[in-house]
Amino acid sequence: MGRQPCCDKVGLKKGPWTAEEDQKLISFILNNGQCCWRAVPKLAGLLRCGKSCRLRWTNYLRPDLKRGLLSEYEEKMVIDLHSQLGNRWSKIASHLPGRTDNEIKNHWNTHIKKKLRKMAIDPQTHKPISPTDDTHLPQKDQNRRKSQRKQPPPQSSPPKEPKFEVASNGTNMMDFIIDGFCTEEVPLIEPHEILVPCASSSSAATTSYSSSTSTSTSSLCSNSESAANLLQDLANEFPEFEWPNICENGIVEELLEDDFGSTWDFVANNYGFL
DNA sequence: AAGTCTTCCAACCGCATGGGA
DNA sequence: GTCCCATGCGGTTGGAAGACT
Repeated sequence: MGRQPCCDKVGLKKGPWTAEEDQKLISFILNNGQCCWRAVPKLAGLLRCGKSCRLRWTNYLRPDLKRGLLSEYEEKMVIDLHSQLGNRWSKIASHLPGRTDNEIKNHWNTHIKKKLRKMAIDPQTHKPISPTDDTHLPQKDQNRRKSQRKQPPPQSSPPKEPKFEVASNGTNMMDFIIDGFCTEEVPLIEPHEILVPCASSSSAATTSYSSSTSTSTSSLCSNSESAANLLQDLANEFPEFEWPNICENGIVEELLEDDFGSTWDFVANNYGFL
């Protein structure tokens, strides 16, 4: 007797969420709180499985999420925590408020791994890679099946020189990593630079506003003051919801200096709440 | 300009875990 | 102790978008 599927998949929608679906989910959770994910899609009028709803909420819609690339400090934290915890992304994420395990995992796989390899550090062991070992070479998405690879990568590509001298005494590599950490490849953004798309500039069809942080700023807008007002209104409207930081002490001004402002801009602009 | 390749990340899948019956 | 269910977690994939030829 096999395990039952988490939900009846017949007739359920998959793939990217639309703005309309997001709005339904947000409205439902703000009104009812998070409980019994299996029941959420039915009650919220969504043709999704509960798991998908939970993921969408925790990874993207949650109001306390930060947006934008990880800061230099956050990257260092991730590396440090990874050296202690390994691929336990949720544990790592729990040390970085506003970041999700999925986000950290993706960032690790796409950015940090590459940086460490470039520095001749094994991303799994956090130890220096032997000069004869070429597994640290940049691998063009080696795990991808994407097929279109018409030719296999050349076997004899010359090994790249390590960017830094690597200590071989086996002592704590974190000092080295942090000291020699290269950040020039990934533009870092300050909290005040984290912006969200205007409703007018985001496609209403299928949501790709998630990629806003990597797009040109000309299509973005920032309106922290309205976000603060919105947050206050939302807190008044939905007092039963656990609002992050701000509303508990009533210091709305903090929001203006805070990354949450962008989240509320996003909610306000895309969903037209209130 | 068009086709191909590469990168990135949201979302999915399946197993693990925990709690209640 | 066992089974079932809901949720959590980590690995993998699809496909859009940008880079390259």
